[in-house]
Amino acid sequence: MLSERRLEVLRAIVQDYVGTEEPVGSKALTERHSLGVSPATVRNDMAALEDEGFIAQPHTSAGRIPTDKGYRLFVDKLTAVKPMTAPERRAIQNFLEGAVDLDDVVGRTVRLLAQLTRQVAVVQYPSLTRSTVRHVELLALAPARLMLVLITDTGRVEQRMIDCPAPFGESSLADLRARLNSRVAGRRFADVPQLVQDLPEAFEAEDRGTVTTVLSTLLETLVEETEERLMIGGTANLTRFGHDFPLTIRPVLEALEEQVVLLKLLGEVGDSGMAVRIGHENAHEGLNSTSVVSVGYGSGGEAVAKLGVVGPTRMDYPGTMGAVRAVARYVGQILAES
Amino acid sequence: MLSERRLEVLRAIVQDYVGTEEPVGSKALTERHSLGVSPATVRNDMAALEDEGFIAQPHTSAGRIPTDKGYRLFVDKLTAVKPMTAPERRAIQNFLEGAVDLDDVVGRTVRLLAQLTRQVAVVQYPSLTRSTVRHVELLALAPARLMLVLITDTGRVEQRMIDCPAPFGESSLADLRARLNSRVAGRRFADVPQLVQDLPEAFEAEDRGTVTTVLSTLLETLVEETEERLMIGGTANLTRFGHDFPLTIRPVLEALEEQVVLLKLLGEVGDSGMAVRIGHENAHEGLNSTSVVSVGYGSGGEAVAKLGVVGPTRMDYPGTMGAVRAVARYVGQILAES
DNA sequence: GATTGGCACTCGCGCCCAGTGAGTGCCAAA
DNA sequence: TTTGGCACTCACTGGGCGCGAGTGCCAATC
Repeated sequence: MLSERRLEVLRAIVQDYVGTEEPVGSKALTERHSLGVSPATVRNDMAALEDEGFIAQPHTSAGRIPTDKGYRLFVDKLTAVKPMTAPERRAIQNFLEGAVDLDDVVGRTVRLLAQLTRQVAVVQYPSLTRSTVRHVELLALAPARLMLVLITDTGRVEQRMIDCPAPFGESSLADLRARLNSRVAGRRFADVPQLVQDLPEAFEAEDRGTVTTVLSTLLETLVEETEERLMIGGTANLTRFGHDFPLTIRPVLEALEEQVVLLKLLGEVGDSGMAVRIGHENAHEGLNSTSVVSVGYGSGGEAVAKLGVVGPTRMDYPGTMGAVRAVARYVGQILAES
Repeated sequence: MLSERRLEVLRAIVQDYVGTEEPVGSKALTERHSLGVSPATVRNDMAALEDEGFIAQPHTSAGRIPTDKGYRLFVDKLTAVKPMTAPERRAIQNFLEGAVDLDDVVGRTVRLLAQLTRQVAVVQYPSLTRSTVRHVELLALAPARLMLVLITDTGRVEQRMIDCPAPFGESSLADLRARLNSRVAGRRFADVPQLVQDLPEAFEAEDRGTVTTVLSTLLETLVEETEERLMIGGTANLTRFGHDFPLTIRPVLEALEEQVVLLKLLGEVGDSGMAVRIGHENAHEGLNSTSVVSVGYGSGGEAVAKLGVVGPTRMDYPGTMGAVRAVARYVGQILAES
């Protein structure tokens, strides 16, 4: 097991490296941190830490830099989430409060997060799976053409065109609209299929085809749109990644363009609490030299979506985690209010 | 005035430089293009072209590269838009046809454009200013809380919450909904204000407050949402920009994050036809070493929005212009069909 | 007068090389 | 276990040098 002081040395290495972006040597360490021991001792400790795989040398006779494993230990054991200061919290709140609609909330969140962490921010739109239906609207655009509009409790709106197998009267439409809403309004998406199952039976034979079509479109929308939407921002911060970044930045940008990859990234967050994936812990290899800090947020007590940031493994973990957590909390509040 | 051959030399320089990304010298030019003259002659021509400001040397005793002015001449006089091949056109059509809704159309367009041009693609959502209203829907979420849903002919949907000054009965709501739609459905946004002006007068005094609120929210939505939305993609292509791009890529990424800048960029396109802005012709200085090729697209004969690509000034103009034009054409078709 | 071959010149680039210094590992002493 | 000492490693820097692509100019040619 590693002694107390060796952990302290690891912490110091991580902190220094994050600050300077340069490999840190034994002498510099003792000068910048009052460890109370000599460089030689630190050297011994470093050798031990290297044996255990927590730090590495880019080349012989250079300082040490933390490995993914080192960062992992740092995050798990050696540090705490750094809370935002009161002014920062107020600023977050003020910035988010001006939002006029869902797009705006998500947009502001992304910009805010990117700015606070100086990294790439990713925010998932509130997911439909966890949402409830607020209202279903049916509009006749033409005698045999309807538009279905689905409104969720998180303010999201989805619409679909429907071509009916037969003309559908205004009264039947009103009837269907009313029945549909009385059954599904306020219910969770997952419950909808059951609730509408027997609806066609309540209609005349001639309308039944249309009702069935409408229902299947509705169910389709619920499923299809579970495939979530995302917004990302702060990509310009990627240029702060490092000196060698032609090679680094490219795969990251590519990964960021693939929504699927990003969703999986955020998806791996546990339902509550924060997730930090460091370097190779990320499945996608374009992101092997980045870390992802993500957390769920929600309008009520429950998480309906995720948000997070993507940055270099060499990032300020406590600060980033603090910012991510704070933003998630306030977005949740805003959503609950609207 | 420049002789025929000198223009030919300029064209050859542009083509070679775009291909190789390296300054092109007189010898290489005569070898790769059959100009029928010796390197010495080409050197004279180059000197003349340089005097006129069409080409420049990065440093003495290096080859020449085109200046912005050189590219401008090339685009205006020395080349034609390169049409897509039949298979390419089919591919574009197939790719766009699978789209299920507006978001999907725009998303696919952006990906397609980025892939075809290997540059950054920007697509503006169909603008509301030019659109017509397809339907306005009002939903009662609570006795004194309404939701306004606006559906446009391009399939775009906007929603707004409305807190009413007084409870609003279901029958009044139906009445308002009907009157509103009979007046504005099918009309252009710009005409809406006039058309609804006298509507409150048709209602009982107690409802008039609510009607006025609804109307002003509607008008607000029309105006506010004229502030357009955009989707961008293909940012990973920025890494192909050049060798020195730490400096180049950063301001570009920053510019791309500012929707305002992008909108202005596309906005400068003439109503019809294609616009090419080269290097310093772009107002935003972050984009001084990039060129923007943009064009309007529309569901009918009329352009309702713009799309385009952002790439290095050293880009394949004929090919890029061909791709942009083709994509715009097919997106227009898709929108018209839906 | 335009075109061409010849020629001297420029200058960025890659390479080698030695000097420097931060950092290391090992060892013997405290 | 800690510490000071010491030899060693090796990335990095900057100067010097040769190479070669490319230029500009000039005199000869068509």
